[in-house]
Amino acid sequence: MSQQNQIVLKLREMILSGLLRPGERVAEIPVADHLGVSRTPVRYALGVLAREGLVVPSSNGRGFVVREFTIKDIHDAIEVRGALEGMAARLLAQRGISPEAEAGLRACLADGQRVVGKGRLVPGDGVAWATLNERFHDLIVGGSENRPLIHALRINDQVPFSSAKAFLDDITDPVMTRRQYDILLMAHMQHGLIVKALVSGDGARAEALVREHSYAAFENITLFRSAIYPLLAKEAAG
Amino acid sequence: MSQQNQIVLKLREMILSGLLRPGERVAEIPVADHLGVSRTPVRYALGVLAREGLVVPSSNGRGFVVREFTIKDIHDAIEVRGALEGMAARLLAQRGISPEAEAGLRACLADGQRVVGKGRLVPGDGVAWATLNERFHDLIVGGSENRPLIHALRINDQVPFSSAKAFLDDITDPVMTRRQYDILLMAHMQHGLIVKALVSGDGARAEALVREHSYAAFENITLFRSAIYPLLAKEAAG
DNA sequence: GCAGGGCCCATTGTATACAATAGCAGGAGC
DNA sequence: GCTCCTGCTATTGTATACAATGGGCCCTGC
Repeated sequence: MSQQNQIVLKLREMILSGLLRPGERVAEIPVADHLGVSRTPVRYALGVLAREGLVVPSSNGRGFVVREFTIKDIHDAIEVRGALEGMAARLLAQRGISPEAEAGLRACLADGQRVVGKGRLVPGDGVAWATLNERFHDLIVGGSENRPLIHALRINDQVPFSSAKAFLDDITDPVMTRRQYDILLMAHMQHGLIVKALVSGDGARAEALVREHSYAAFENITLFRSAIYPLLAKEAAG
Repeated sequence: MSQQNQIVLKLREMILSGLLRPGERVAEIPVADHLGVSRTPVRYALGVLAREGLVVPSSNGRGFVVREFTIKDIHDAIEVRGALEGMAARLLAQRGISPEAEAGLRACLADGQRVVGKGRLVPGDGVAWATLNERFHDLIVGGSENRPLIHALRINDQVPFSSAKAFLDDITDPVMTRRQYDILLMAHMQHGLIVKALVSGDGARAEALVREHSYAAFENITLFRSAIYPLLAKEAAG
């Protein structure tokens, strides 16, 4: 991989991990020195991140600052995702789902059954779920065969914690594990209903189900608020 | 304005005007020579356009080619816009529209009445409509106060001819002028209904109306197909 | 004559020098 | 003492030199 793409990844991770605080200035020279490269790839990376919305132009027009996400941004982005994924599901159902896509979705259901079938969560289940969940959503979105829609969702997923593959690590507290299990079980059952609607060609129901399903992400955010809050803008983190 | 932004504008116009053909390779050095600048601002501009989706990485991984839009892309992007603007209208209606926003929308209605009230189109009406139409849509989208939604729409509008401010020049053929008048009258009446739904707080109706309203763009495309088709990918232009 | 390998060239990736610009601080004048 | 102007400095904008890379073409050997 080219160096400049590595810089993009590093910078993005520095922001998403909270190493660079929201509102903090990001100048080219300090970053370049810190990473041991010249300004050129750093400039490139900042351009990429600016387009993604992770950094925004500084008020004085000199350079960038780390974007201050609010909890409202996350909610809003999830709502946008619900609308777009719902639309994708409707398109897919209307056109008729292909046998391959149906098989892929059913494989996700089987994987999901393995996670929730035990009646409780064990270490590794969080990652397993995140993986199958991303596949599930990608199949629906890709199945829409609507490039602008796919593109819009990819952009929207740049808002931290709003995407279907958002942070969903394992947690240890027993009470929270139980709560997370409940959320995943609900999501799993929704997955099943969504597949049913898609296969039967019921576009309206598929759209409604997917839109509702996106709100499961809200629950995850509540669960992981302690990990998320340091990354938010001050006025929203209180 | 900085030079690199001017380069972005120039390159974007070269693509959207068809000067650079779909599928055509865009290398840094020829472009830099042609515009009389160094490769640096050209590299910047290409990065911007790539993230906008107007150019895509070349298959061999060297440089970019002009993106080949299809008529389906335009339709798809308009459908995405309908979904997102519809959502914006619903949010705005649910929260309750501010007096200022309502006044702005009514001003657009008044401008629209001036265009269609004559019972026919005269030179300049096309531009006048495009201006008020953009204002109308921006008021609704901005009124949603949903940043990710606004962002998604801005990205989506990069697809040529899909945005609310899309190409709508004056045409001379009498029959086509008549047809365009009909389309604008319908759109104008839809605008009126949308404002009514927004003011009365009927989110569901506002969403449905805006979504339906977006399809007016399809009609415009049909009207201007001769201007649009040279910009499309070969397989879709037949 | 065809296939394989190596060299050359076209093009992008990276570093760095220099230019331009805007903010800030310090001094001078009122 | 306050204000305005000027010069400095920090930072980004631009140009260019050089490195790296991958593909195409030619040459050679079979």
